[in-house]
Parts: sequence; structure tokens; C-alpha cells
Amino acid sequence: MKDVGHCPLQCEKINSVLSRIGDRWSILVMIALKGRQVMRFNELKRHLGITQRMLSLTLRELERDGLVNRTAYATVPPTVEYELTDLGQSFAETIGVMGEWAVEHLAEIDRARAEYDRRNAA
Amino acid sequence: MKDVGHCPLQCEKINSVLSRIGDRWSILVMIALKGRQVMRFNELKRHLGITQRMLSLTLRELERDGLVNRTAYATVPPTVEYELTDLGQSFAETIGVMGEWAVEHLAEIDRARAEYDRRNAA
DNA sequence: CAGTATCCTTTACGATACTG
DNA sequence: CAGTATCGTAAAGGATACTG
Repeated sequence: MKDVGHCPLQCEKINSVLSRIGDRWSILVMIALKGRQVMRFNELKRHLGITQRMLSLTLRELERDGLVNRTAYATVPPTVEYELTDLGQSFAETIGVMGEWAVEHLAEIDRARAEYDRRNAA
Repeated sequence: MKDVGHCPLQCEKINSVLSRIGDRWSILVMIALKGRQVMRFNELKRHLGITQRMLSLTLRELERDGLVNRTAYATVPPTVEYELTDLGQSFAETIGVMGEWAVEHLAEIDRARAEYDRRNAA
């Protein structure tokens, strides 16, 4: 992303994090790994309903950022397992906080949205 | 977004929230409002380095979701103030948790990334 | 000042086909 | 099984010009 202007420090940092895991898939992959500990490629694919391409790209980025660990076994056919690193685990906790908020307040958002739409109905 | 397959409840909720405020600007706007309480349109624009178009769209969505309040005064030229609602304030707290994580661990991500790149340097 | 309208570019993502 | 490569589409977002 580009320059964020006069934002405070924390703002820039959040921005950096969001630039990295701000896409929907990264977070969903981490949530999946958080609950299941270790998962294989196609297991994740089926679980999330993600395409091979996006899962491949997403996992590579998460690995690059030190959030997930990739372990390949030299079997035929190949076996590859993914799991959260300690860093990834710690971030997943943070996501969990947001998840709890979501579960608690999503209905309120829906209500607000419905009312807004009702008010602005042409 | 589309079907998330066999994700647990929390996963779907998180996904819903991310679909709403998952873009970079929504979160940055909320952070700005969190710190400053009340801000006017152009004040936010200058503060964030966002384009008029994106700020306008972002604020409307946040208002629609019940996260920010918009108050227009019938002055000439017009004065419009934005602030977080209680719901928005509560969500901003959640963002704050992520912000703290970011401040604490961003350097680790950078290290991991640098090392990954070094290992995979052709 | 606080927007809206239009255009255009970039990015994200899916679909599909192929491979060690 | 676990990917990569290629292609096409749709959405996000910036630049610019205009308005009550």
C-alpha cells in the first residue's frame, strides 16, 4: 500500500499487517489451522472451499511471513503438512478476539444495515 | 463472498465481518476516529491520505453498518462531523488488540520474510 | 466544505489444464 | 497428492472534473 500520511505509529503497523494478511483467505486459513493443529493441502482446500491456486499462493505468503510451517514428506504421492508457527499461533489468538466480537455483535450490524437501507429506500 | 464450505460458526462470522470492514480504509478510518473522537470529512481525508471517493464510500458503509455516526450542520459551506458509535467504539477496541500485536511482532514477520527470501534466492 | 460522476488501471480471484 | 501455468473476469481503488 502507499503512504498513509499523518497516521500515528500504531496505525502504520496495523496497515503493514493488513497489507500482509488483509485478504480473506489468509485469515481463514489461519483459523482452520488454529482449530485443527495440522492439515494437509487438499484437506485445507476441501475445508475452506478455496481454489488450488489461491490456497497455494496464500500458504506460500503465510510461510514467508513466518506464520505457518510447511513440512513435506518424500512419499509417493507427496504428503505436505501445514501448521501454525508460534508466531502464527499468537496472531491467531488476536484473530480469535475479533471472532468473538463478530459472534457477539454481527446481529447489531445487520440490524443497523437493515434500518439504514429502510431509511434510504427510494 | 461465497460459501465458505465446512468452516465452523466463528469462521463464518469472522468472514462476514471481514467482508464488511476487511478493506484497509475502513479500519484506518476507525482508528483515526478512535483517537480523535470527532473529525470532519476533509480532516479525515488529509489525515489518512485517502482520496475523496474512497473516503466517501468508506464512511457511507461504516455509517450503514452502524459503526460511525454522521452529523451534518446546515452551515455554508457545509460542516459534517463523523464519530464512532458505541458499536464502532467497541469494534475499535478489538482492532486495538490487533494493533498491539502488530507493534509487538511486525519485526518478527519482517525477519521471517527476509530469511525466506534469502533461502529462496535463485 | 463535502461530496458525486466518470474514466481508467491495477489487483484479486476463479476456472481450467497440466506435472513431478 | 500437491502443486504450477495460463487465461479471463470482476472488483478495488486512484485521478480528475464537476456541484450544491
